[in-house]
Amino acid sequence: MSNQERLWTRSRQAVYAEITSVAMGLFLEQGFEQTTIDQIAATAAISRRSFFRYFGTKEDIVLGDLASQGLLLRDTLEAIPLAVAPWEALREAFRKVDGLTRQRDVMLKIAKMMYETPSLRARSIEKHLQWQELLVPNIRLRLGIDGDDPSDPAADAIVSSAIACLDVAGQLWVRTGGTADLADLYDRAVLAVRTPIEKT
Amino acid sequence: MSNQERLWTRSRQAVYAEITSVAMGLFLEQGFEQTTIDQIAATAAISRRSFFRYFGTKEDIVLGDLASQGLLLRDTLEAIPLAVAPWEALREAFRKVDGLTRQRDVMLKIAKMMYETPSLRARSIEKHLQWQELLVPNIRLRLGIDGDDPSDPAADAIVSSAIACLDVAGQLWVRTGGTADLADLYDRAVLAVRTPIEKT
DNA sequence: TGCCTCTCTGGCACTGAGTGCCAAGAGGGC
DNA sequence: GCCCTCTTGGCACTCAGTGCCAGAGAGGCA
Repeated sequence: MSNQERLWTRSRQAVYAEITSVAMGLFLEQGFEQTTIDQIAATAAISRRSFFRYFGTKEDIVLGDLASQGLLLRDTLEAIPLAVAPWEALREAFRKVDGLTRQRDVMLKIAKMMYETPSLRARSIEKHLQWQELLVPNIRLRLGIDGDDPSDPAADAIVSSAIACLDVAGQLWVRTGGTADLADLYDRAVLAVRTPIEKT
Repeated sequence: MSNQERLWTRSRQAVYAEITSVAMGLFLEQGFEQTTIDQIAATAAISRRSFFRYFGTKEDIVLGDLASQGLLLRDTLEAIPLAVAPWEALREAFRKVDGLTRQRDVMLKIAKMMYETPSLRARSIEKHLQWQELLVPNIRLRLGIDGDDPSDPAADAIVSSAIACLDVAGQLWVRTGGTADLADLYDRAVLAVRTPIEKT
């Protein structure tokens, strides 16, 4: 049974990869909104109906990585000793996951597309909210908050702000055409948020 | 001409209000996604086509306020002396705008719907991003950042984090069934984000 | 080899959102 | 009365997304 399953998932993943590859090509070539699902299906040589068996939405093609990145982020964060303070731990986790990214020029194009396409932007933020749910439990531990007190905003606030900083950094990174360093932008964003002295 | 315009806009605003009222009733009664535009149009006694002349999207009915609230927020913020530090100024602006809200029980239902409906959630975050654009210039002034240096993430980071805190507070406010105090939740969220001592 | 079953696939038809186009109507100015 | 303008409704269309069903292919079993 496990052997079968491996075969199934393997071919299934192959189709995933094929669709993603084909669709990304079309997106970068002619724009996200200008590309229809029929077009993707035709180019990938599958039926329109089958497309929807692999991706629920056109946006999911672009943002599929974000979901898995979230899981990776959580695992990375949970591997960091609890003695490390929340912001430090988050910073470290972000850096490690970001370090895995290859081909920054392609990434830049995709990021640019994401920031410029409203529906993609919205969905990407939704994914970031899912990150929040994944990361909050660990931050609660670091803060020493008792299990299920839902009225304490601390952990949510920290994670949410950290992701907001990441988003701001990403935005600026795109705006500068990939010139600036993403990690550096993130650090400066966090610094600005957390510095007590605000005005001379 | 100005008299005409007033009449036009007045009747136009009347239709806006009518559609909004009717639609909100349907949303709260049978759910957002379960309500179709045809239904809204029929109930409001206008044609489907005319509906789209007033609202670009079904979501815009619910989130129409957020756009105007953003403008109000900007004006409120700009009325606060520049000597006031960013976080303090934002806090004050949020409180003033929030104070105008009537009927917290209705607000709670709407907020609940917004957090539970994915498409609404996504759009509401988009609106919050627009707030960001509105508020950042003023925060830049408070930080003393020179006009058009786009590579400084400070102002964006602060505004983005503040809105994130507001969002977290709102989320918890809904989760507690409106029991907790929104302003208090916000303060605690900001405190958690900005406190240097993170772990005992 | 033939049969059974399970899954993947494609095709069809449908709903619902959103848009472009055009003709008809309401209201004000002359 | 007529003209101009803005609004309205209706029609037809594209595109996203879903439900349903029939057929193809692969593996298990006698």
